Amino acid sequence: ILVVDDHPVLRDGLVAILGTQAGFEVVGEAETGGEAVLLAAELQPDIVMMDLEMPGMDGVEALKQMRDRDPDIHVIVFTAYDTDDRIVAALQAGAQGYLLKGAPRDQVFEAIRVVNAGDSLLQPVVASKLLTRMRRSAGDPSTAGSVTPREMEVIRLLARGLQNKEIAAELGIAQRTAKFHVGSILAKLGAGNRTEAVTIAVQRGMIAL
Amino acid sequence: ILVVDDHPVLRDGLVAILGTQAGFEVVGEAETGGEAVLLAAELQPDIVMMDLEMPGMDGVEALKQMRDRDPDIHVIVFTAYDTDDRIVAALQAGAQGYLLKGAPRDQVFEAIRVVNAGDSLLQPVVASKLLTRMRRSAGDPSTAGSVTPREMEVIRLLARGLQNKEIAAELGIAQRTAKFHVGSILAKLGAGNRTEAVTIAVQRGMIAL
DNA sequence: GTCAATACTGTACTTAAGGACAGGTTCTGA
DNA sequence: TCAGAACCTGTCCTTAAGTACAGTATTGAC
Repeated sequence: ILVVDDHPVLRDGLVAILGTQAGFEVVGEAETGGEAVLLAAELQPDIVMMDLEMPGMDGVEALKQMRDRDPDIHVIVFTAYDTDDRIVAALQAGAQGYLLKGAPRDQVFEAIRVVNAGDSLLQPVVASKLLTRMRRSAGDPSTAGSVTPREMEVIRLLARGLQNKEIAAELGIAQRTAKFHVGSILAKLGAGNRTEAVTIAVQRGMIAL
Repeated sequence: ILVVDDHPVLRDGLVAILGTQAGFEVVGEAETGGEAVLLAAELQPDIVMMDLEMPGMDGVEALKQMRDRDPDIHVIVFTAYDTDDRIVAALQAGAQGYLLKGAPRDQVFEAIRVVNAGDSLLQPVVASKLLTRMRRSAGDPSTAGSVTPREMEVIRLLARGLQNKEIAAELGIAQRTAKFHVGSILAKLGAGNRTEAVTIAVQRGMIAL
């Protein structure tokens, strides 16, 4: 097992509880996504337990790179956040398990055994969130979330409270164009106004505050 | 030492690393604020290591109650978040230490020793945030952040993207009054518009999304 | 009992926001 | 090469937002 988390204490916690279980062995620890990718290639662990929030390379990105090199690697995401979009992103990137940090020890052990056997395990909370999400996106295609890079830039400026004129100045475009981008964002996110758009973007993990 | 955190794995991590140090002994663990208050009264620990984010009673509230019963208790906040307002709230409630979960083991040990000796220890990152905050609030009194209960309600509605008319309907007041509250909020938070106000409120930990 | 803070309401005005309608370019993948 | 996507721009219009000025009611602290 390879343990990846930027919190030393949490890494110790995992190492400590995993050590108590027969058949489990922690072969390495990493505290950034980049380090995790390198160590995974080097150590060839059966299981990677990884946080999503890390400085430097994002957990999802690290996950993708690991699976590019070794499509058979088993990764369990172990994070504090349970927003729909993080879950979807992690699972699409190829995670076999998704555990919240509040999970009791037994669920952690169980997840590792299940995933090692080639199956997937999601915590009940996570699974239900996922279902809700799927139902929602099935009914409403606009929830797809395919915002363009330019729109992402605008969303960030929106979050800073800039008005169209200021956004235009910031991006070097006409005020009308800024307005156009904002309009597209509102439509794609299903928001009624810019304030709601920012709220939704944050909830979906598109931007951080 | 009493360890308080709603994440079992993190508790194990703390217990594991604290056990390696001579002179440290974990006498109890709690996973909610309420439990922590009871255990603190019962066990009379020298040090309480506590997370702020917990289901049920909030960490800051638990901290206050502990110090109401025993003003000499030493509490170190051990959390993942480092927003200015959380730090200020925790320290005002009487925390002697503020560590981020990303802190290396040695800093954890150091913090416990320092706090047990009656001094205070803030991580450098935390200390600098605090100074920034103090400088800012010294220069600009409007940054005080004393929003009234009614204003908090309005902020929450603002975050949901409601417009003044809708806020008025929701609260059963005139549209003009809703507008008035929004104006007060903008002034107090130093925001230029409602969108920025929501961003600031989230950053200061006043509301969660 | 007075003062201060909170909450509420109104009129009036200026500017921003958002939608409707109509069009342009540039680049990439089929 | 052609279609589609992303990006850009314009005019016109309606409604919302934000600000200024002005005032009332209620409550709790001193």
